[in-house]
Amino acid sequence: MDEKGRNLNNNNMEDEMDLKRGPWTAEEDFKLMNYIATHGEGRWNSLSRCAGLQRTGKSCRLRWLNYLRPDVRRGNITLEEQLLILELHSRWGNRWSKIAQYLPGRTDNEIKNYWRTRVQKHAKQLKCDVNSQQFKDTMKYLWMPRLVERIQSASAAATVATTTNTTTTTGSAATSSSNTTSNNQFMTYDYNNNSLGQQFGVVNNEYSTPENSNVAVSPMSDLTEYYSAPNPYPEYYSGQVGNSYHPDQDLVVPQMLPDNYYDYPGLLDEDLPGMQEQSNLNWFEDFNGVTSSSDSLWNIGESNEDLWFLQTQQQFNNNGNF
DNA sequence: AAGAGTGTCAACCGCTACTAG
DNA sequence: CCTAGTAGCGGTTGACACTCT
Repeated sequence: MDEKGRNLNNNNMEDEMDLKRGPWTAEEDFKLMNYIATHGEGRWNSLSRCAGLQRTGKSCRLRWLNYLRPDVRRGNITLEEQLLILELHSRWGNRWSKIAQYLPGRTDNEIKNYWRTRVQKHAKQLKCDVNSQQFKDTMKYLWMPRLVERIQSASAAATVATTTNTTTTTGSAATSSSNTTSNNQFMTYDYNNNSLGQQFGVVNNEYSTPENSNVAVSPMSDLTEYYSAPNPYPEYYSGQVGNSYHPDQDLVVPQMLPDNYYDYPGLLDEDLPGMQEQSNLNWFEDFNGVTSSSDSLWNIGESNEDLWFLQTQQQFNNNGNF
């Protein structure tokens, strides 16, 4: 562990020498959580000192926001989230924190990482500048419809699986959701009417991304996962651990999950029951052979199609038509 | 089995904006 | 206004995990 002191603007040389860097230990996490549970967040520099942490205020803030907050959603980025990220990024560019506002529980850091490791990587494979119009068009006319299609497939397959499983009553994950009647019209993007070069995004349902986007996006695909997301310290949040745990304080309740959590203005207009039904779908599982991996969008096998699209797009740009 | 290569993501850095005194 | 403290953002790094040979 690197315990080298940092040169801060601020004052006390002794403190500076004690400042710690690198990965957080469980002990530090508990100190931070305990302190915030008692005193709330904010004023991070003094918080750090008062909590007895040899960390910068910045470091504490980051640790809390990106990792320890009870409402942080962990795990793979769902297909819907991918779609939303593509859509919002096409509109706002690298405004990660702004994009993150529309993906409840996701941090700007996580979205940024996703973009860099998946999207930029794929652009690189296609030898395409991620900021080019070409790349944006590929996203818009190829990848986003592809994502919508996969979301639909997964949803449809889930419905089939659900129907099947209700009659077989096994203990599978899909079966656990079998008492619901999943609506495979959950996302009803008018895919059949879409064609290359045509403005896509005509939607039949109420979903829209912020600012009246024309791309349909569902909310969290898996609320079950959301609520049971592998929190680093689940026992802590359920009040089982920690000498200084205060049952009267609200660590147990995710502070960012009010009743109208999903009534995000203009974004998540779906009714909660419908979403709760939908929540039982797990996009990462195979439903009757339909794989819905979060990575599937970027399958190498589809790079040829992408390349073809890019080349066609290039021709179009050069000639003014196809 | 082991080393190299690659991917992922937590954490850090530098910068800007905001605010209170 | 000016300054110091604080919060937040986006870019970057590095450690670790995983995969491939």
